[in-house]
Amino acid sequence: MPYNDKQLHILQTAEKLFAIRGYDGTSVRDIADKAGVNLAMISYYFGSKLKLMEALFEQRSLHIKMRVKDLLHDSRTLPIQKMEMLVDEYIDRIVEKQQFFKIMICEQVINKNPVIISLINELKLKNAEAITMIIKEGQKQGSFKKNIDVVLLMSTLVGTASQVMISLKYYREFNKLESITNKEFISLVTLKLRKHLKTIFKAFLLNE
Amino acid sequence: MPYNDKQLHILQTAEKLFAIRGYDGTSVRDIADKAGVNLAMISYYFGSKLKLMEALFEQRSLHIKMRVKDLLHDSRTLPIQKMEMLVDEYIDRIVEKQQFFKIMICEQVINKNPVIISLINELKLKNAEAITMIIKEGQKQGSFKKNIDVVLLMSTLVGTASQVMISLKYYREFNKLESITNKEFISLVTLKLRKHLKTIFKAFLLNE
Amino acid sequence: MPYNDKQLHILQTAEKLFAIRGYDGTSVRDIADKAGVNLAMISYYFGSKLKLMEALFEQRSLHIKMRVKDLLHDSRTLPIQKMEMLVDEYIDRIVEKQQFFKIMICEQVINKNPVIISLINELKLKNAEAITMIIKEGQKQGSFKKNIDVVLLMSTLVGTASQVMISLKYYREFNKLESITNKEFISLVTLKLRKHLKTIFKAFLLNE
Amino acid sequence: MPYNDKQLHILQTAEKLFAIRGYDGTSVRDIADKAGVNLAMISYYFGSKLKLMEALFEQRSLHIKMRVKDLLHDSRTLPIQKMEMLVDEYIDRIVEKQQFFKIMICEQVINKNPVIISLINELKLKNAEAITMIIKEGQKQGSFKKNIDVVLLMSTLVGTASQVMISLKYYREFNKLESITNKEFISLVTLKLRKHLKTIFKAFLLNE
DNA sequence: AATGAATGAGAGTTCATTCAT
DNA sequence: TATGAATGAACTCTCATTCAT
Repeated sequence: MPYNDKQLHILQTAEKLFAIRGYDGTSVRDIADKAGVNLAMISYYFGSKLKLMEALFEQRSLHIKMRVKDLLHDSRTLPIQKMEMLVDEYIDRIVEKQQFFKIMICEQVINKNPVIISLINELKLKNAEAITMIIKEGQKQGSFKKNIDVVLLMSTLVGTASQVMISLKYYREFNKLESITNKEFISLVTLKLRKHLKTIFKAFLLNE
Repeated sequence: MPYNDKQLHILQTAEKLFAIRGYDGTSVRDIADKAGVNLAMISYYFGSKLKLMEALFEQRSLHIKMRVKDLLHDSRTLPIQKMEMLVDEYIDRIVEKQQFFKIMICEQVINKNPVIISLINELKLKNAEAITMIIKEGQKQGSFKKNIDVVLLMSTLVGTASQVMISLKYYREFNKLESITNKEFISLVTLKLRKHLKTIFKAFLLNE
Repeated sequence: MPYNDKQLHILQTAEKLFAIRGYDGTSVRDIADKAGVNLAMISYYFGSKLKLMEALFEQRSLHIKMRVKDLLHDSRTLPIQKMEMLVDEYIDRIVEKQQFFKIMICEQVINKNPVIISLINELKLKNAEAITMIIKEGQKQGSFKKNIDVVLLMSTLVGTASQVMISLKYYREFNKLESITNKEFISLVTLKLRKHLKTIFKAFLLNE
Repeated sequence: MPYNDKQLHILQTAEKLFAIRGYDGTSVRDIADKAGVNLAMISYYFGSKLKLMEALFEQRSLHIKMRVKDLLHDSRTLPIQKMEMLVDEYIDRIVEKQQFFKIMICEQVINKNPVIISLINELKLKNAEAITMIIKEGQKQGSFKKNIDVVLLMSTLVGTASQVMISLKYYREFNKLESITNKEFISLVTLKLRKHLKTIFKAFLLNE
């Protein structure tokens, strides 16, 4: 679990390759070559290709949970403000961890590895719980609607962001933004996404 | 292009398998076995595994374009109603052609095959154009906001629906809907999605 | 089951190599190289290395059963004569199918593959049954002893012959028989073994 | 040669594994794991897997030679009695050192390692010499036959015992002896083997 | 037009061994 | 003296594709 530098480097390389070629489209040899390590090293460290993938998931899952603890006990912030903060933060994380999100999407589609699926579901559940608590707070205060479908709300958040992430190139071309740098483009998209989804959340959550 | 029955059967089988195992996770042998045809027949009919995939895309792309022609010249329907009709119809199509949408998602993530990517982009462009025309109509009439990001709007539509499609099992468990039949469940989800996305679209498009 | 010439050739080559290097000491590549066939051919024809081994066993098992049917209904031959004929014939077969017997010995020692072990046990059982029937006939006639341990008797036959087979070189050197040809040497050993084991059988079976 | 406790433990573990999985079927890692020692330690202590095997053979060979010295100068015991004592003792040793005998059998079959083969042959030669001396004594006294094939006699002894050892399970099932304990079963088999082979030896050695 | 047979290339994994410490 | 880390080589098996028929 506490991986050394070499192991972390392998994990990072694997993440990159899995994200752009898919799990089945990436060979252990590819990873070894790109990471500059011996082929046998990967089995030596992780046991197998599958275990490597699982290790990657366990490692990354930790970093993409919504952090909601501090928010909950903050009585000076309105529920809708809390929700907006959460949306902003989560979108940042999706943008930052694009590669891992891409892997997650494909793994959900293919739905082959139960270990990974359960890790994903656990993650979703945690996030849904976090959101639910804020929603309940908002409903108690009377500012939020009743009968909110949490999963649908989360799906809009994750789905929209994911869709944008996998269509970045198309988005750029469509809006004729080839002239700005990649970094600027990512910033722009992030801001747009944040605003877009916060608008949606507000429309979806608030009364009137 | 005018495929015979056997070819269509192979395409259909390939679609199924690509959707649940991914392109690289499906072997030509798998397809041949499941379709009950000779292994060599696939190369013989389609040239290669890659060409089979491309053939599948070309074939299916035709069926999932938004049909907007009739709507456009209908002056008795309000732009927002047209948009709602479009959303309903497209969601139905995503639900109906789940498998193909799953393949599309993975192919966009993996982004390996330029032929397929350009087919997808072409499709997106067509859909964006359709949407744009209705938006312009709405803006002209004054009921729609200005500065609407079409790609973001489409991403919300496709992304949310896709996300729900790949999380059906999770959605069902989360909402404790294991008792109803699968068909009923799909109907329920479709209705929910329709309502959800129409709400979002209205919030996003309409002034005030 | 009805193997073609190529398959039979592979089986024969595998038998040779398994006999002199052992199963684990022989690689599929070795077999392919020595048989002059493509490496993938072996998996193609037999499925796997293990299945190849099992196929070999099933094929060869057929050829090394004791043939006792005709003997049983022959009332003009004495039981002890029948037994002698059986011993002669079985020793011939052990000598002739040396390689396969060597594989059998190692497989019994290693005792890893249950399929093969059960094939061997089945073979032993068949042989024990054949022997038992003749023994019963001899006991009925009063010429054979009572309380004969069939397994011990068979173990002496098979064990002695096997031991000689795996020590042929030592046997030759010990008896300074390097001058005669290999064929002559084998004939000599066969005759010696026949006589030796028939003597033992007589001493073991006959009263007084 | 004077191995320390750890080395002896490794040798013992190796013997066990080589006996049940064969030399090629046992990995150095298997031995290290089962012995609870570091993997590199085996190469460090013994040089290589092959050298480990040879060390095992040299070590064990010492313990399985026939002990005949005291017998030879005992003039009060008849040659046939001496032979019977030898048979009893050797069978005990085969039963006791089953594992090593199994390894010996496979090594003879596979016949790959000349060092081991020569160790085995040396051992056989020593045993043959011991037997020969007693036979000569019996022939001198007139009680033994002339023209006795020592190797054939030894092959019957070793072969029969080995065959029984590698078929213990079959033997037990055939004779329906599953109810008694394993220890009792081994005792029973040992006694049977002793009696059986002494009978054979007498029939083979004595005049009339 | 259709297919059984065949194959080179590459997949993931394990191997015995070595080396720096 | 003893060992964790590392590795080149080899393993079995599957892959997409081709070719003779």
